[in-house]
Amino acid sequence: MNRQSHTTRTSRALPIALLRARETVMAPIRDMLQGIQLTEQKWRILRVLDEMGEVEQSTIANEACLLLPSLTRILRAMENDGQISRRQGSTDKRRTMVKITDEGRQILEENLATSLAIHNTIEAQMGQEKIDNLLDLLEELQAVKV
Amino acid sequence: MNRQSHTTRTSRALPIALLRARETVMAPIRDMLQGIQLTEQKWRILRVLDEMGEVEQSTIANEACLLLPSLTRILRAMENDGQISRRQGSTDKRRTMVKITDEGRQILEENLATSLAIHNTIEAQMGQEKIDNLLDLLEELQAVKV
DNA sequence: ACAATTTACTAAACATGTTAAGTAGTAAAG
DNA sequence: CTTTACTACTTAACATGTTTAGTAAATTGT
Repeated sequence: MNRQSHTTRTSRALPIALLRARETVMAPIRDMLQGIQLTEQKWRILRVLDEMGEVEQSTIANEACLLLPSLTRILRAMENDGQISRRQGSTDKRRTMVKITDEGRQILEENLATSLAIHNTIEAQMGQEKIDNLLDLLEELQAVKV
Repeated sequence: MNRQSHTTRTSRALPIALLRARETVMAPIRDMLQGIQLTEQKWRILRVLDEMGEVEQSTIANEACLLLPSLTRILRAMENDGQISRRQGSTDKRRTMVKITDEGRQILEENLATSLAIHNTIEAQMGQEKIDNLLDLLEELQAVKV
């Protein structure tokens, strides 16, 4: 009987397995981002805004997996840097509506090639079928109610 | 043509998909940890130490996906709390060898049931086959060279 | 209409993440 | 043997993560 008889191997524990896999994928992306003075979080926010158009902050928080207090600070910085714009909601004045600016969109476009190249490197090693399969399973896991 | 013509949908982008899936799994685990005054990081460290025995800090950093500066601080706190013990390496004095204490192991044992229950809830909804398949794919992705 | 509750966000405090720089011990090269 | 490089970690500074508390606007209950 080995020493970890009472727990699952960490490589078969979902939280750690997801984290390790993500670190592998993020390593080269972090390299890319460092070159353009953008954090991982800001990159996610730009991606979400580009995809969803003008949305309220809570939506960004949900989609980009950030808590509102973090988002408050990060969006303040991004607004100062001209990557996003904010305005008060018209019908509901509690809401802050956020959208990506042309400058923000340009950052995405300028780094699309690098981003794709990283994805292709991974796909070349694992195969497109497995990647698709993995993404399907991840979407399904995300929808589980806990 | 929709507005995100130049990027992949975020739900099909590996980094965000991995993050969202992880948030789903972690939510109930964070609830559990809050009840026992343990952070997600400390829990990972205990799991890794329980699995690997006495190891140097760099190994913990790799396995638990933490950077060394974070680990330095966290292990200092965990040593104060009696959950781990540290000693200088005998042959190589640069190394710090770390192992879990009985107190640390007890924390794992006391929360094993909750941890298993969470896993079972997820398994009940997705099915064991899919979970196994997902874990296989995650291990494979983690091994990709980028 | 009014009080109570809820929602969307902000503020503050402390832990952790992240990068750069520093220290001490070890290994490699000449 | 000595200089040089490298390795394992620590420290410091600042960004972000996380929790708790607070504010203002909207909603609900009566």
